[in-house]
Amino acid sequence: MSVGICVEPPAQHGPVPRTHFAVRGYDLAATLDSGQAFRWRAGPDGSWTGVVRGCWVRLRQTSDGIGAEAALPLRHWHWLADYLQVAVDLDAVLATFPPDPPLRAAVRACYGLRLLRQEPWECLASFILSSTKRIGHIRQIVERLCERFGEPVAVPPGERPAYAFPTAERIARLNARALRACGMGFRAPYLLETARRVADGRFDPAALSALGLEAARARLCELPGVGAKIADCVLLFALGFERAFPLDVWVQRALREWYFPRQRVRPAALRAFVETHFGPHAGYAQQYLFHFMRTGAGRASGRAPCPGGAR
DNA sequence: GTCCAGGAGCCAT
DNA sequence: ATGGCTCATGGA
Repeated sequence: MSVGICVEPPAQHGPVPRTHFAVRGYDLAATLDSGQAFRWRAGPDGSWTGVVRGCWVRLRQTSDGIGAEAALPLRHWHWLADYLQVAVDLDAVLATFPPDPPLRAAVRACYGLRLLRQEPWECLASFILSSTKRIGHIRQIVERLCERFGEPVAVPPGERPAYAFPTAERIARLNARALRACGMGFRAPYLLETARRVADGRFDPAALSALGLEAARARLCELPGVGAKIADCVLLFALGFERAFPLDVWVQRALREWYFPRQRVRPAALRAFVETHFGPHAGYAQQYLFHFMRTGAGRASGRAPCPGGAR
């Protein structure tokens, strides 16, 4: 199966199992807990534990960046720097946003939120499991899937066991009943068939990065259980298509309340709007609107007609 | 009990 | 093209 853009697994037996990335404007908690990835667990000390490319990782926000530790000494960390996108100049991205009040309010409230660069297969499989599920439930399903079918990975002494995300080959050998037992319901046959296509080479998610946005989206939509929204999540969160704009219920709610209050806007009109309004990093703007709506202005069905003031 | 969730597929207009 | 219905599951 394909492994993604940063191709090598982390080489082991290097000097030390920890490192530090110097980076400004990085809100680690917002980034790891904003519904793009589903495997990060918050510790009581504010650290975050997860598995990236089959490697146990603990991350910590520091005064001048992000600290990382692994279970084993590693020779290099660029796979993690790539995943976290620490080299991205966030301010340069934000400078391309249109200066409208709702987006400004979202950026002010969520500054430091980043897009991750995830592994294509894990991202694709996870978002097939995401449809009409809350983020907490998605985490739960993914965790069960990894515990049951993922390879155990090395963890530091005393840590709870951790597992790699199961490969497409592993899932392709299962049946829908075993998958359903993870709690994924009607999504089981979707994941199974997609895993089969990836495992036998009919579909290579990582290869889509060589295509244009429209062609890559069309290819993803050929997969069972993948429509425009899930396709855009994979394009944005794993393949680096920063114009991809997942239009889920939260973002649609944000757009209707903040950009088209008291109007009847059809989904096609929303689609047309986001494709022209938000610019070359529209997907980044989408993530700010999504996180802002979920955590701030729009929560508890709070009426937030126009965050950021008059329009 | 009722509602809803980072939707998609299918069928009737 | 567009709107409605159904799919399975769990938490509020």
